[in-house]
Amino acid sequence: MKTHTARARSSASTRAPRITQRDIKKQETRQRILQAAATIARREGLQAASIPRVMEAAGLTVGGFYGHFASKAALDAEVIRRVFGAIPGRGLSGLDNSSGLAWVQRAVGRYLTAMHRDNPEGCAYPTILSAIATGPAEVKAAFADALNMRVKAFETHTPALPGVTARERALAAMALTIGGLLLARASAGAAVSDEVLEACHKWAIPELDRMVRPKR
Amino acid sequence: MKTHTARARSSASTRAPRITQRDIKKQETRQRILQAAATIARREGLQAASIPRVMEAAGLTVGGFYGHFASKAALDAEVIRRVFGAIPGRGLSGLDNSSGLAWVQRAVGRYLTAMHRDNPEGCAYPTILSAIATGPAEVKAAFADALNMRVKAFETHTPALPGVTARERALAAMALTIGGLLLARASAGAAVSDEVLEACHKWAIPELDRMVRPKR
DNA sequence: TGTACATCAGTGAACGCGCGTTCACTGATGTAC
DNA sequence: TGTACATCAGTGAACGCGCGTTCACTGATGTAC
Repeated sequence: MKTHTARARSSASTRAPRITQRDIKKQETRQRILQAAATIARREGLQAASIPRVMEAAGLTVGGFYGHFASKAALDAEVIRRVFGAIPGRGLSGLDNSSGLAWVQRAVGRYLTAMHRDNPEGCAYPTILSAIATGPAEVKAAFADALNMRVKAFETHTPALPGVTARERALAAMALTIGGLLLARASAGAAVSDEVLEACHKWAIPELDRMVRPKR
Repeated sequence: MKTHTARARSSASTRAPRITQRDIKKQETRQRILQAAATIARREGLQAASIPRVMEAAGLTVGGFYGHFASKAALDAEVIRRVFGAIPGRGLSGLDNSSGLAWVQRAVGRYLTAMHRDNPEGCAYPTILSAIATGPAEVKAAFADALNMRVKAFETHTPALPGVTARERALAAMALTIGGLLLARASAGAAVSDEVLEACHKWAIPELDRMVRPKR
């Protein structure tokens, strides 16, 4: 798939096509486009990452886009894999040494803050999710893959509870934090916005009968 | 505000302007436009409710729009008030006679189903929330009002738990169900999609150590 | 009640804009001898 | 190594489309006498 542009030139017999300097440069350009698209999508949503804007941000002109991607939907699917997939994002990094409960507390605590609410670059889930949900199957499948990987990473740190497996808890915690942040962002400026963050934080950690959190 | 189009014509002294047959008809038309916009927004999102599409759905032509609304943003704000505000939606209706825990079980159970996931007309929160979160302050304020009313309605039916008030639980339950449905919709078609619904259902109701739900 | 004029809700064409996509091109890189 | 031709990554203008918004208009409704 990756090398289908460099067809069999067969200089000697039927060997694999050589990887040329041009191929390397093209891959780099492709990565630059993807990076630009991911940055814009993370900040402003998938549909804000239009082809003209993305190509300009990557230092290129529009026409070159279709040398790298078959369509806008193909770019979207790749962006989702890049934004949500692979290694857990900064929200989960640096927490890996904690034990179960403390890990969940820190992950949720970092996520559900007013600062995080007011800084859309923090986490892309709330921003992009609706676009995925109403998008084509190609994009949904890419998201399901990425979600699975993310849940597995979350799951290994999450303690189970009576009648609830670690995986179930991880899934619920993701839904709770994403839904909470989304509600808080959509109602930003009103008192209820802060209330949502606080309530979700509590509900995510039933092990604590009463929360004691630093203000702000 | 509502009558500023019918200016002081002062037929006799300085009495309030008469309400004419035209005024009534205009209000009806305005409601028709709002209704059409709400229906499209609920199904496909706020930005799918474009002025040409809305006006056509209302049986009118584009030009007439600005006789009723100052701008697209003004329409959006009103649509949000209509969709989210006022009386609790069908998701909460018909459940009012239940006692606390049973009510939550039924509300959550109805919400987090595969059928609901696959039918976007059911609840507009997941579809529209991102657009609100990235939209102008006018729209966010309208949403905060509507959210407050919805939470208050939810709250009166929701039982508290040790260390968690009914209001906190209501807020968390909304975040959990909305986030869960959104994740499920975005990953529809994959196994993880059904898992999310199941896990959120469990997590919303900690009173039950083990869930017993009918399949499908 | 009947007529003459004023209002204004809704029409329909037009605007400038950004979108996704196409395409003839150019010039640096790669290949053959 | 040096020259002549082939490839193809990226350019830049153009397309058709739907968007939000504007505006001159028309004809039914409302007002004045």
